[in-house]
Amino acid sequence: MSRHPARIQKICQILKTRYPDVKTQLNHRNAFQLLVATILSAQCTDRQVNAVTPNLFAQLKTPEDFARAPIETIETLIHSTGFFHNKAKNIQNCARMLMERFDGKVPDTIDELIQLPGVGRKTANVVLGAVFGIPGMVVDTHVARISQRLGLTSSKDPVKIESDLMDIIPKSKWNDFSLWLIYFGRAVCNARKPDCPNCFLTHLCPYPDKRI
DNA sequence: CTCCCGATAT
DNA sequence: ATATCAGGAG
Repeated sequence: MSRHPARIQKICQILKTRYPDVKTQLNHRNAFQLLVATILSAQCTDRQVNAVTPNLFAQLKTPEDFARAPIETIETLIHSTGFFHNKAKNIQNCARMLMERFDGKVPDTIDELIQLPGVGRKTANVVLGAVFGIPGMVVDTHVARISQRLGLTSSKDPVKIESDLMDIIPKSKWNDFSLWLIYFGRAVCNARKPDCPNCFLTHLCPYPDKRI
């Protein structure tokens, strides 16, 4: 179980008070759109993703549309999110696999989701939580960094961090916890210049005024 | 481990 | 100029 149950409980309580109504910031209308938007979000801000998805989903609506489209069309539509060659290819092959193996629908298990091109555990857990309400710990750059700073894990491996966090956070809070750290990471505990002097978790953090 | 890559903040 | 952004694949 938890090595610091009281401290972790306080951290969760404070985060919940600060961020009572968290949800994904990736704009979408359905499961497929969220899957595509999350693939696009790799090493890219949500803001940049939300800037391209309205036009992207106006041009290409269904997995069939993405499967048939010339790759250059997809590349152009997503260009500003970066890694556009890889992302376009992954999204198209993802759409094709959805049609061939999953009846054109987004699957609801992590084992199936991570089979899709461009979909790793982070993307899969985003979709599981937001679309299907299935508990999952989303370990992105924010969750990894802040978990290390708070001393909730000593690992740099996202898979190990995910496991460490699932061991110390109640399953019912996995989805919210990920989002709390992401909101917190953007607003306070950012990568380059964490605002420790004004941080509401400093008294519970073993590494105030330090960088990891 | 390296590569993929544009947009933004510092 | 450099670091970073809701990572994933080879």
